[in-house]
Amino acid sequence: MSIRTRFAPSPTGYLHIGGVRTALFNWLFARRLGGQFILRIDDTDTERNRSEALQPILDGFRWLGIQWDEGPEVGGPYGPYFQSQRLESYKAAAMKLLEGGHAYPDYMTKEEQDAERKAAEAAKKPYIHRGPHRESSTAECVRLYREKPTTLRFKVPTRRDSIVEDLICGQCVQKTDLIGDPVILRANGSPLYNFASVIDDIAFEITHVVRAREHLANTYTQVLFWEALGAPMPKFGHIPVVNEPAPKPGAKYAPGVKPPNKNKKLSKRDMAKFVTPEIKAQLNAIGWTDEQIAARDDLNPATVAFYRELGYLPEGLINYLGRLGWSLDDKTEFMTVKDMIANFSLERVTDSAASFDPEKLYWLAGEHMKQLPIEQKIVGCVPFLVKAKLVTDPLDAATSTRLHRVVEAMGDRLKLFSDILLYAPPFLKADPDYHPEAVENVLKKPGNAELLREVAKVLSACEPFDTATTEKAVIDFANARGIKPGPLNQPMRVAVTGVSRGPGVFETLAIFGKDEVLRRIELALVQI
RNA sequence: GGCCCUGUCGUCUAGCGGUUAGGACACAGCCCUUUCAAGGCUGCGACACGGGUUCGAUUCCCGUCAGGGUCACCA
Repeated sequence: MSIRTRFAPSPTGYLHIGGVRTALFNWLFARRLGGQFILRIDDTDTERNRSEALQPILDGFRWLGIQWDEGPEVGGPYGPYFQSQRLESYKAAAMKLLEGGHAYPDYMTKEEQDAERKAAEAAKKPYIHRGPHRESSTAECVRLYREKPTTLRFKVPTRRDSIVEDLICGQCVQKTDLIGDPVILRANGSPLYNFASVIDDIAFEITHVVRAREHLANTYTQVLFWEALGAPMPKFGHIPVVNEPAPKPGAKYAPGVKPPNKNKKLSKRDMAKFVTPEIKAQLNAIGWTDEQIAARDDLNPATVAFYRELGYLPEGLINYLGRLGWSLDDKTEFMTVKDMIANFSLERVTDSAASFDPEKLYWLAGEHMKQLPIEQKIVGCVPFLVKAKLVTDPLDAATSTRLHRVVEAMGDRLKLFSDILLYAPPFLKADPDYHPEAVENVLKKPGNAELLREVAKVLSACEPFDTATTEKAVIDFANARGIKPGPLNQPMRVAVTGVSRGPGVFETLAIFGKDEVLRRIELALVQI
């Protein structure tokens, strides 16, 4: 039998990092074993415009390269894949349980039940709900329900254990006497999540239910559904949750802002607090205004959209999330999706919750960027340059050549696509913007003006005007003058680019070409 | 509160009775480079605590403590 896993998001309008990790494990597991990964949409309780709220989730998965074999937009033989379109099947299953003596109508109102619950709490006793008709005959229950439909409850068997065989947690046991009879159908006929989920898993022939640890407690109830329905039990894997980052030692937080808590589950709502001044500055630097940031409530470090907007490589995010709670061995950190698919196993998923570390994610994103062919780096960078109005898309031939050389010269300095804005602007503007600090600290240093004039002469004699030739010429010049060549680098860099940071200085000169370099040195001399 | 789950450097993790407790991120220093990255080297830094079992416990058992989850007509 083929392996079938699933991920069941609610259409919330954003794709949460923790959810992606769960989906990723499901996907990797299915791919590893040659099975199918299904996307099911849990939309029974949503008032919102579903397609609008669903789209960001599908976009996110597509961007990450997590393809679903069945589900929205791709369909599949077990459809529909929206719970809102499967309501009849839940009712039918509930009727089957009713007629099989596994369910009973419960006319107790919510208020009455709340009162019982409170009384139990006051008595410091667990509240285990058992409805009055629990002991009525099956025929009587069916008759009552037909006559006067109401809330339908599952009859939890007594005096035994509910056992969950979990691939990650091992065998987990709960006494059924501690499980209250759960509502499976509301009076209006709509199902509850815990029940609908099982009916779908049966209908979709899910073989492995891999989901967050917080569902483990639900599972004791759910396995009873599977039993009562006589359906084959899937295997379970309850993966530990993803927690908030640990606060940086010595980090300061604005008054009223709670620091992150590494013991707390990473949630989108709470993560809004991590749109710190630093994060905001990061977004500002790539062209987002404060108003735009405020308008995009999914633009925070708990969502996939955030990393996409900042130009993270999806491969880096996949690698990071895959390593969060799972490891291949004692040293492997860098992995391609292929590596992960070839090696993933639930046995090697950790037992304990892991806290999300944005810095390690950043590092891994950079490691993956190193591997990316230059043409693809350029493709990824262009949107950021367009947004910054430094280029227009499509690029003209001259800009395209220039950009290629800039990205090449940047080398490993490019970790995120948005990093292009840290280095490329001086190369794409007609004239250098001389940074006052650079002018002050470098150009105006005594003697540098004279040196620049001499270097200009040396450079003007270079033929061809490439990295090796200019470098040799400058070193020869320094040797002839009896000075060290190193100190000439910064004056040259600032003269030509206006800033004191950039790729190697001789690469920089080569990108501009002789005439432009000489012209820019003249401009620089005027600054002094 | 009941029940369930979890506890190795700040963080992610390796370990599955005998290891100088390994790797990675971060941090610090040095080298390279008078930029910034990358790279190389070095350092800092952990088995929550207390009992057992054992010749020997990070590892197995029990307890304590701590954290989390769940006890819904939410998903």
